[in-house]
Amino acid sequence: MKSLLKIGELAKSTGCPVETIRYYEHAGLLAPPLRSPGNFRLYDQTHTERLHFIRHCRSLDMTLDETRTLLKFRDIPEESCGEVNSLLDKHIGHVVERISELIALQIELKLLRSRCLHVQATRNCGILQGLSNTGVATPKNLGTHGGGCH
Amino acid sequence: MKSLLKIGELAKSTGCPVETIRYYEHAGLLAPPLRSPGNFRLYDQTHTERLHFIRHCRSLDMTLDETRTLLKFRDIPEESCGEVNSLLDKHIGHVVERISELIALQIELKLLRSRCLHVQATRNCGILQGLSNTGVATPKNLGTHGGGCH
DNA sequence: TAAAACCTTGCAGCTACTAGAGAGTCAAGC
DNA sequence: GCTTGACTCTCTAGTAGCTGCAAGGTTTTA
Repeated sequence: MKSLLKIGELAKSTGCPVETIRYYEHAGLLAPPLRSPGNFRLYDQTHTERLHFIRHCRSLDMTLDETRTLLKFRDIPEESCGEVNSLLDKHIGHVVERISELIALQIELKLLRSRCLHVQATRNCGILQGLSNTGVATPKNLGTHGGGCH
Repeated sequence: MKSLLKIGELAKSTGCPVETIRYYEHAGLLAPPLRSPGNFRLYDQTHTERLHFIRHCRSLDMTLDETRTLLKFRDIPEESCGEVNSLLDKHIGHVVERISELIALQIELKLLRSRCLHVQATRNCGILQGLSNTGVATPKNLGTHGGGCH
């Protein structure tokens, strides 16, 4: 009594857009499923679980590459999980680092904001003047892995 | 006694890579400069200042679109700067929001990490088990503007 | 039987660059 | 005058992780 899902049904059941599911297949995270006689993708329970796993990783802001690595370990139940642990540690490190970057950024932005407390002519706007100052760090690529707040 | 800079000189003086300068021109942030008889770009002081302004905005994690808007206001000194102020407010809002998202993420990740404190077979690894749990939020697109920690 | 809803592939676009190919320009040294 | 090397030019493709579209095929429902 295996129930096979079409892509739209899988999408609905996981909350993952149809296009994204196809993208994961293309990107090698999800194995190509069976096809119906009409060439529709048919997913079984293992696909559903795997997709949940992927989406969970993504919700934790892991890259597809990190996710791929974790999937690889999930597929070899007898192997040691040391690499999994260290992958997570590294990822946590990225997040911590990013938080402190953003906090520094926030302070700088609020300082800049305080330079213009009233609406006035742009020529006198302390914000625009502040942004014209040259003594400023170059945009850091935000650590080994960039990624802004936008 | 105006001194014109070639692109490499401008790059060195601003710390902005040559390719990025050309990209900014292409993207409409920097006006096309004069050209030498040999077709080399020749930048004057106004370009240098504008590029500093752009890089300052970028170092504050603003998008090119936000930067473009600010440049527009910089170009009209008699206009009111209210929109500049509110752009900055919005940007600060993004940063603040992103910080709280990342802090929540950090907590979740550390909790997940605590589920596997020793190296063992992946089949028993609490991290991989935790990631298999289905009851989890879908990856938020991280606010109106995404952007991870990578 | 026809329309609506779903599915297929393939490709363009998004951000903000970065890297490379292949060719042209320029100044210094011999 | 010639060569070498540093610099510059344009154009194109690639990065991450999707998203959206076109043009068609399939399935379900009224």
